[in-house]
Amino acid sequence: MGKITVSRAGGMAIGQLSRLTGVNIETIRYYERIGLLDAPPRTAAGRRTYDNGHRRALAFIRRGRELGFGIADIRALLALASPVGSSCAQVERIAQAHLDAVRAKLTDLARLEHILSETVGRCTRQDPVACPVLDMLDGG
Amino acid sequence: MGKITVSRAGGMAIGQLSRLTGVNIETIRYYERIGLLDAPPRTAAGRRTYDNGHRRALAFIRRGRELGFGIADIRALLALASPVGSSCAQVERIAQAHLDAVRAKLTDLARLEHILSETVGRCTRQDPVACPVLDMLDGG
DNA sequence: GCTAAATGCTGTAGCGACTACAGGAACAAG
DNA sequence: CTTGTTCCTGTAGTCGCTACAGCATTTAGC
Repeated sequence: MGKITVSRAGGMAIGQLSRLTGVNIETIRYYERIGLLDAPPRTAAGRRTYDNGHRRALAFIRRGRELGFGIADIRALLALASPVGSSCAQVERIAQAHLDAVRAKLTDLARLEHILSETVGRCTRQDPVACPVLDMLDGG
Repeated sequence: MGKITVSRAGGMAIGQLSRLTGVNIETIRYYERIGLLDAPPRTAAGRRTYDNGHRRALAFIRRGRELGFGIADIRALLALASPVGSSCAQVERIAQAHLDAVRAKLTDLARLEHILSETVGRCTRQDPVACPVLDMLDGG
């Protein structure tokens, strides 16, 4: 499968690109502003006209975001994706680091879930005075 | 008769409160600014002097944050905690809603972890051309 | 008493990753 | 030709802090 290249076909407005990729219009402009997505050419009236290369790049960005990669990571991944046969090892390093971060968050959230569910589970609705949730917050 | 520095029933400076609660000084001032923590009295020179009530409230806030509650939730929980025997049902509602949110995030993260680990696991380091990570991002 | 270091103060700006306007210009459909 | 939609720029807001800058005050050592 080819890497991301600019093809001449396309020529769509920002709203259409938004609909095709599922990325908010404001977000597309935001990506352009921070230099993540290439600035497209403009019509005489100043409107952005995107081609399929942009669409592919934006879809790439979107998948990356859905997988929880940060903007900096995606920027690096996009750079690594453009020359054919580029360093897969570097890509793996980024993905592995992200996976580690996801696992750390997962552990953290699981711990949270455990504490919260245990505490909420002790809410009896019978004793109107003692509140296990407040008890935990107020002094362990 | 030594000068009273600390150790009256409270009467601590912000740095000491910070050390006691583990909450950053800037964060304590931030909590005051947004009206989460009561503004303490000041010395003649304008320095904040906290008592044990503040310390308790701040510890409460900190535990809430550690459990992932948002500022708005903690504000509500603090209000519900102040009159004795107040509505535990409302507390439970807030905690349950938060627990639901935590569980949703947990599910999401687990899905992410699954996809990422599977993809990174396919990185062979043998084929220099195909990169499973890039493949997934670019149209997979 | 004097000085240096620590601590405190206010106010503002930055982070990440958007989102939400305001106030206008241009385009498409009827 | 009008109306409604799309698009433009620029700015400010979100959340929960964190990090200065540039001072004032307090404390510890000598």
